[in-house]
Amino acid sequence: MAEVAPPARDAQVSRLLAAAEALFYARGVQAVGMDEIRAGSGISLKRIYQLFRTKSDLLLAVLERRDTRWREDLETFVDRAPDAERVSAIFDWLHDWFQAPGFHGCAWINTFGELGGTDAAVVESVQAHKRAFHAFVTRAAVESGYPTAVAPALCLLAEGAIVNASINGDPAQALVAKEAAALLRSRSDRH
Amino acid sequence: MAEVAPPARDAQVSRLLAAAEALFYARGVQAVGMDEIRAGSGISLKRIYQLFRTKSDLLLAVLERRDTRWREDLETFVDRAPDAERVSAIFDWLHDWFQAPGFHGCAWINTFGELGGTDAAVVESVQAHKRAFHAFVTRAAVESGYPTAVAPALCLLAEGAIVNASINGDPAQALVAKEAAALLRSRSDRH
DNA sequence: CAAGGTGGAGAACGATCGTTCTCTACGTGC
DNA sequence: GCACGTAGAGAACGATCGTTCTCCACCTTG
Repeated sequence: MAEVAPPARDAQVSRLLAAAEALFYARGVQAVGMDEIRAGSGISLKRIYQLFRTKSDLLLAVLERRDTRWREDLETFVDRAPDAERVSAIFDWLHDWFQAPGFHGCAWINTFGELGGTDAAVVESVQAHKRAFHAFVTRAAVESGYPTAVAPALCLLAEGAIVNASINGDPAQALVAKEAAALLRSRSDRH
Repeated sequence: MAEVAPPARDAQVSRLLAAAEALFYARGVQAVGMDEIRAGSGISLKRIYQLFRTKSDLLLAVLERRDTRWREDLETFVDRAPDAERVSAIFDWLHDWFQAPGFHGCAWINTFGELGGTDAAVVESVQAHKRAFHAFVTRAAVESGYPTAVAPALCLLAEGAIVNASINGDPAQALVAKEAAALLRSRSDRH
């Protein structure tokens, strides 16, 4: 018997996911070998395969953990802003994120690009993240006084900013999106 | 001597690039083996490696060929529209593209997601494509009577539409972008 | 101490992949 | 006919990778 105490197990899972996330995000999934994840996390291969059945399972757990953290960070930041400025706050947060060291685009878009054609579970995970993100943008849009009908366009601006910022290495794409969003609001104000 | 006649060589290169493009686009670069490209193109491995030094070189040629064709198709379509409707025409063209069988997102965004962290030549190729695409959007914006300052926002809408359409499988994202673009124009008119 | 379960280090396995090589056949120029 | 360069088919090579296995040290419980 003598099962490992759950807290110790959780700490190992956490270290493992953190190391795998950093490696996957920086270089892609297929470019990172399990042995590198072992070296980065300090968890032996044997233990890794006790915690996750396959590399693919590990990847899904990494995506889920990142989704939780990423959206918590975003929502915490945005919810501190007054209602009317919440959409602006989203783009301010993106602007900060684009400037963070090691920024390399959207982990879900990247993973979708790499494995979207072959791994159905990855596709579902990416879709779930985008659904949740867009739902939050829509909520913020309503709180900021946008008509609901404009929310999808704000999502486009956000996704476009993420893509362009990572490909061009240009954080200011967030400000372009922010200004366009403001234009969309003042226009729809008149109705 | 007896070198292969250039026309024959060109035909082989063309078949090779077409087969590689279809496979890479559908399933990703790393998921496709060189032997599959051989089977798909009917060109022997030996000949493939005479035409391209490495798989990476082949990929770059595929991206370049696709860039030329993709932008030619877009520009041909858009330039048929009256000046004032060229931006709308861009989104109409995207809408058609999103509905084409086998649509799987932007080949450059996908490749960037897969190899952007490890292959500098790929990054450069993707950046070049996006630069050219955004330059065309800017030209169309000016022709359509948008102030130049709004053009970057139109690029965001286009990129966002491509990303969302591929992840959600929702071609209508192009229409969302088209409407938002129209709003941006009517709003910026007042300045 | 004894027994047994647990985990670490790393070798081993089996598969796959990019790339090259071998062998053979064919067409061309002298 | 003969030498030569070329190409096709596919085996072979060397590396890498995901996954499992071996061996041993350690800890716990009685």
